[in-house]
Amino acid sequence: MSDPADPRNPSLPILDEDPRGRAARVGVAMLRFQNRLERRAAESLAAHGLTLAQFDVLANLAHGEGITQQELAARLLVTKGNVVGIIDRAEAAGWVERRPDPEDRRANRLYLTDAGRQLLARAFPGHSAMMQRVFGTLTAGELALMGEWLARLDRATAEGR
Amino acid sequence: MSDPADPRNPSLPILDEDPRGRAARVGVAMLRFQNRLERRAAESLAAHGLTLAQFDVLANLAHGEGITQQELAARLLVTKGNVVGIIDRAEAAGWVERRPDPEDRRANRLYLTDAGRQLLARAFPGHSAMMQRVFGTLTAGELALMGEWLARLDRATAEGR
DNA sequence: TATTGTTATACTCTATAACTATA
DNA sequence: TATAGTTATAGAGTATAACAATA
Repeated sequence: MSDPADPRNPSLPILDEDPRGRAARVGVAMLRFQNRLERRAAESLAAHGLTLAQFDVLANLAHGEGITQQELAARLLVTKGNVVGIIDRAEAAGWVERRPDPEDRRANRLYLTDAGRQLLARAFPGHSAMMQRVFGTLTAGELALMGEWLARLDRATAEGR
Repeated sequence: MSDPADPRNPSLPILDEDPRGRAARVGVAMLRFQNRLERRAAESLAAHGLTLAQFDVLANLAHGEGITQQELAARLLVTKGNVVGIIDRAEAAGWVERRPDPEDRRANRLYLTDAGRQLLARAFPGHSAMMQRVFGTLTAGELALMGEWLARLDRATAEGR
């Protein structure tokens, strides 16, 4: 498929086996896997009318109800402007509630509704089962190491911003 | 932040420490990291006017010029309908060319233009450097293992479709 | 009949920047 | 002055389904 003798396919060595590019190549594999994993997750959540972003909102609120929109923005890695739309949709669906902060009248505090909590409880098992099917292909020891490395990689992406 | 005694935060044990949920928890960490990585990659590519999807098109064509839109759809994991829009934009930008397949007049064969090849060559180093900053936090041995595991995980997401 | 690509439609998410009301 | 949230705008990507041309 990528015949180096093919004149239509001039050498792009940067994309091929570069001894210094080990790290980059694992990165490419990571992005490819992400694509698949994300689609699998989206599929499992769509059965409950949830997008991955909306699921993230519910999961974040389940762990820390009463956060502000800015705090949520920081967790979701999006701008405060984007959070308005995301919460607008979640609120319209009846999963989330904005409550004015009595101590700071600029701020909203975000809470799950009962419906939101119930939806999360319904959607989570399928999501978790899919994750277990995929990550269950790693042994317990491998999972432990993977967890450590992900924490390290996560720090590396957060740094130097 | 998530005080179990807080009545606003009724127990959602499915989201907490579940001894059987190791795999799922690593999966969640994976999605979080991938989210960050994707944003980092998008940032580095945006400096060249590229989205991650467009970069993916260029990289895929660099490895296999002359593929059809359906073949590209399969690689990008999107529908053929989506590929039309993606290639429309890439073609409008002058990076990619549709050439009718002389042997099957239904099909288009996709090729990089010189501009597309040059853009890829300009954008790749920054992308690769970012990847190396992030994945360089893993040792050579860890990278090798990570590569193996990602291949295994990738297969697990592709299976059972 | 099946396949390749296109069109049409609608929705979610994202980025940017100006705006308001409070602090 | 700075901060929390909103609004406005624009664009990319995605999903779905019906359609034309060709095989």
